[in-house]
Amino acid sequence: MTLSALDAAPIARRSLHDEVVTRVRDLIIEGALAPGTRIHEGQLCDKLAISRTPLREALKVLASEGLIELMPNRGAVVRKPTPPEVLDTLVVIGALEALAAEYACRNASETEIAELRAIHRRMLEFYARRDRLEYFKLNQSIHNAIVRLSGNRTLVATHDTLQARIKRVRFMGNDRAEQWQNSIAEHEEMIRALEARDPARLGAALRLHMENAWKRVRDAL
Amino acid sequence: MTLSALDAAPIARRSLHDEVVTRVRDLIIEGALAPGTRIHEGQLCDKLAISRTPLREALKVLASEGLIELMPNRGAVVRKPTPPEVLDTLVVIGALEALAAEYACRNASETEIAELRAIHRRMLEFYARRDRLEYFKLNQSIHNAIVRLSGNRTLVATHDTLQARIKRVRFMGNDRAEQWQNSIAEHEEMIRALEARDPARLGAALRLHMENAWKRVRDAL
DNA sequence: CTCCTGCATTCTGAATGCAAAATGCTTGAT
DNA sequence: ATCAAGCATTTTGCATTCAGAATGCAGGAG
Repeated sequence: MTLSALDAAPIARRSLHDEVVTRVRDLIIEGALAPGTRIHEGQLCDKLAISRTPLREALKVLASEGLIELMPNRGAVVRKPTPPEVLDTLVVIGALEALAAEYACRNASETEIAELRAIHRRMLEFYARRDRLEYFKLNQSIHNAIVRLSGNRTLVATHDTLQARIKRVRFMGNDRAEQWQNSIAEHEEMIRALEARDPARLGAALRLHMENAWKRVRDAL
Repeated sequence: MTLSALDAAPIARRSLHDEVVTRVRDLIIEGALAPGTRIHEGQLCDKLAISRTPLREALKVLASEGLIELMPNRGAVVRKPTPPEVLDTLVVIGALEALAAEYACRNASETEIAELRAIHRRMLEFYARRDRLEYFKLNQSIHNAIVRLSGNRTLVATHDTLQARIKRVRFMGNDRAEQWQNSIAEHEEMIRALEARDPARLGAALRLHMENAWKRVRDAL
């Protein structure tokens, strides 16, 4: 057996700071580190069992992602998006998803669209059970899936970054029952538009969904 | 004299890593650090007269901006965007500028629009003198100005990041005379559309401009 | 009693040190 | 002569250390 024959995947070696970035990012998105929380380097280092160097590297990255704010000589604070900032971000996300919609309608395979419909159905189940967290996750994953169907990696990355910034706020805002129901109706329309491969209709649905997302979130701020 | 009376501006204290980020970013965008260049930490530290810690922090940030690539245990390399990546980025930038156009047409004051027209005129002067670098800078600043007129800070930041990634490539691509001329015609149309406050027309002009930017750049890759 | 000043403590920013990984060179075997 | 293995050097990754800034507290003046 030749060596070139076996296709051994390269051993994934994640550097510490990279691991820390994702870990802390998740802590922020999940809300374990709430907005406004002061991040003590020493404490976090102890919890993660690492030295300050990789943590500080990670904090710089998270700051450039807009998740935390660095105050010179005074440490880092988990960023709490202001209402206009949330609106601005939603507007951009809406435009990005509308762009993705055009490409998705063109590029997506029937299988991929079917998978989206499947996610939607699973989401409805969680809605029936009033499982807000799982519902929310699937909700987000539908939007992500549409963006991924565009096949545009830059678009995906940009969308992910922006979404991360306001994920928490959106989750908090989605707590009233009728809002929840409206959101589902909008999703239904999105899927239909995609199944019809009608980019204008899908784009419109996505933009409307974003506008309504703002209305739903606004009050919670 | 009371203390509250004098309005002393707070002393701007930039941390070292922050300074380094902008410095190295500029080096990359200006081309002093060409794509593919291996970044030796030691050498760069000597040049900037700093220790490795702030430089390494800066490199992490630049990697998250997509300007360099970190290879675990093997250092950093200035990223050279692949052709599909450039196209993807241009597509997203086009969508963002089209979005900005809508808001700019609504929000921009007459003064601001006049300033844009002034930049355009200055750009034409550099064109007449065949000063490619200064022409290019003003060209970019028109796009930036339109995006800023949207009043959407998230949009501005996102646009800036994406633009930085392909600035160099775009500059390199804009070297043939007829391309140059076409680009100017498209800019003329953009300004007219803004003066007419016609978002659809401006958006279309921007998208067309991006499509053509791709055609102009494509051959240079 | 209140408020300001000065000092001790704590925390951040940056430099240095150390271990592990990668690179390059030399040497030796075929 | 060619190629590979082993060693020396370089470079990266992370921990530790040191210096400077901010915070909090105590003591003293008004």
